[in-house]
Amino acid sequence: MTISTRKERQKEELRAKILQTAKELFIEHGFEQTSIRNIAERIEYSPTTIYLYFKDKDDIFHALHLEGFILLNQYFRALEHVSDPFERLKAISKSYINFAVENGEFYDLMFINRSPINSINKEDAKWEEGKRAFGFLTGTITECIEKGYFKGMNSEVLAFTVWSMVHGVCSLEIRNRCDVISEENRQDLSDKACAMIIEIFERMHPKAIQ
Amino acid sequence: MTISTRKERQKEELRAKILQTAKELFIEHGFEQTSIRNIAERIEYSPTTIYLYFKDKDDIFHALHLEGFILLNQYFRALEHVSDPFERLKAISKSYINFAVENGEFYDLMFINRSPINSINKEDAKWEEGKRAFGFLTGTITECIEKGYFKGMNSEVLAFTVWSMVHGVCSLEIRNRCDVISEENRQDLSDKACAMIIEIFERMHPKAIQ
DNA sequence: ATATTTTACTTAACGGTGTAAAGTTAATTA
DNA sequence: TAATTAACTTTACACCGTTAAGTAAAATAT
Repeated sequence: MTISTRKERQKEELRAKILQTAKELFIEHGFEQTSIRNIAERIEYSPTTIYLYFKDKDDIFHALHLEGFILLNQYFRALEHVSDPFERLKAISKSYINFAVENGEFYDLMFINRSPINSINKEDAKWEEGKRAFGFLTGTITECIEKGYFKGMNSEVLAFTVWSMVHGVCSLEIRNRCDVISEENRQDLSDKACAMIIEIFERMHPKAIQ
Repeated sequence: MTISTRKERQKEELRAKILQTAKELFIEHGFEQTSIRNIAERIEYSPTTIYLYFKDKDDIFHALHLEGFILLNQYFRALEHVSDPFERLKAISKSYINFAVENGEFYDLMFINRSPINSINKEDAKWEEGKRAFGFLTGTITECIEKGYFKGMNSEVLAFTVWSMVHGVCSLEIRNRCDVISEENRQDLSDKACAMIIEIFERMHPKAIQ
């Protein structure tokens, strides 16, 4: 019994080590430079050993993808105590962009890169953490609507649109499409866009304008 | 004279053929499946011949990237006659999303894929068409502000934010991140989000609300 | 008219990728 | 003690982008 549990533990440890190494390479050098062979070399196993622990490369990045969503939900959990839904909505927007700025490679993997999505379609993988994050936004917007904000709007479509707004900012930054912006505004562009998005929220309910 | 001009013409023709073939493969099978070797096979030349016409793979996709921007500007040119800037802004948003839906692979190349950007940084390539497209948006927003819309906002930052909004919608769709949305709303999600964005514009200036 | 150079292209090769099949060695079970 | 299983490696396949060296024909120079 103790031997077989030790073996199981060791298997689990190697799996974790592969994932940890993939994560390191990935954060240091990005997705493209993280190859099965690179990972294998760093953990001092042959490349094919990795296939005993993960179905394929997409499977590895799907696991990291999940880690990313768990991390994002940690960012969000800190906002659960914000009782006013409109304030929470603004806080979510800021926090989302912060997450992207602070975890660029993760963000790319979660919302831009195609690799982890291949894996989801393959093996109907649990997408729970992703739904939780989006649910937090949708729920907040539903509460906003109940309080009289965004009158008559569909909460899910609005949630998607709000997500699109912040995702747009993050992905244009991460994928380097901001060269058209003047040098002056390119400095801290994400922050400026974030402030602009919040300003848009505020202007949408007329009574809030002083 | 006639011989050398013919030769020049033939060189130009082969360059165009490479580009045309790359475009076909790229639209049919996407970026990943479009390799130098695939292109070469289809035009019945050796792979290395392509390097006599293009610096590298990024260079080919940078050329297609430019084609994409020319096409986008054609979409936009049709809106130049819309005299009211606020109407034009709404039309630009619709048109931008239409462009993305109708030219998915091009859109991906222009605003998501990293390949063409590598090439821009390498050889400070002319980015004129990209600037023209963004300039059209910025100009329209500047006119809006002059007419009393979006009072007190910075036109360039607002232009970037509007771009982020529509880009967010398009890129989440193209990169398949919309599974979290309920089946009901996932149908024509881009259209719904586009309508929502326009609704947001309208709610931003209080007097327009009936 | 012959020799040289240039042009346009190809062959071969390097170093990299993901991944599958077959082989090996040691531990476990029969 | 023999058969089986587990864990891992070696080898190999089919790709990829790209470079260096080679070739044959055309253009130019002598």
